[in-house]
Amino acid sequence: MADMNVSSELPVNNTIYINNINEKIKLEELKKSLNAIFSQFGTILEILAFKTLKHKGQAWVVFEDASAASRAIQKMQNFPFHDKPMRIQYARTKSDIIAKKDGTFVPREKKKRHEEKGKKRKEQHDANQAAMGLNPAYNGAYGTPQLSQIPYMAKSAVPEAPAPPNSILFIQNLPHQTTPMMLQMLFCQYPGFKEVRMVEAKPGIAFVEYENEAQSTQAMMGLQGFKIVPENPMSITYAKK
DNA sequence: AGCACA
Repeated sequence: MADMNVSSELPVNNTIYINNINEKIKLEELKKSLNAIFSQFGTILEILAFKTLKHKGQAWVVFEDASAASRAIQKMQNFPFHDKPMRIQYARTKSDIIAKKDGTFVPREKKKRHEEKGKKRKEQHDANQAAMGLNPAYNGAYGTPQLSQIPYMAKSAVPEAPAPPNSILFIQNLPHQTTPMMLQMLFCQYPGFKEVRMVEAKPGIAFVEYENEAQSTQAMMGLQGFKIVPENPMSITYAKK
């Protein structure tokens, strides 16, 4: 019987291949989410995802270092994302962007691959949109507006005055199956992370504490609106003290 | 289920 290395029969690679991804997620959002999830393990050079028949529900995340890919596989294997556990492996082949860096890139000729019976002009276009690489500068840009999956704010009139910035975040609109472990996996990537607290009696909410308010603010900006499941963009505010 | 990079 296979013993310790069950999940990876494949050789180490800079790129992880993810499948079992909920196919309803829009490509741009998927890529943002993957960046939010995986940039904690190291510099991401590119994230690729397509919506063609053959490739939907899958994505490739290219890391600058293979060690980051290994950590990502170990730490995020089966992470419940939009109701489905992510399945993560090393990619089978080297990504072009890596081959270009190490000088082994050979442009390929045979591109008959995804041939989908006409009518997929639009899909092709969308796939291209999504395939455009995150440039290296994009990575590490945790707190920037690029990561803000925001617009849930448009939903309803919450009359309360917001609490002033502080080191504790108040998370709302979590799906009921959310566990502290899941939240920790998301929030621990931001510096200063201390702990997650959930209240058994009140499903759907959580508190996440950082060492200071600058750090909690970075985490808020990075994960605002993040969806663990499609229907629940998380709402992050500062906790009332 | 399905391993790409026009």
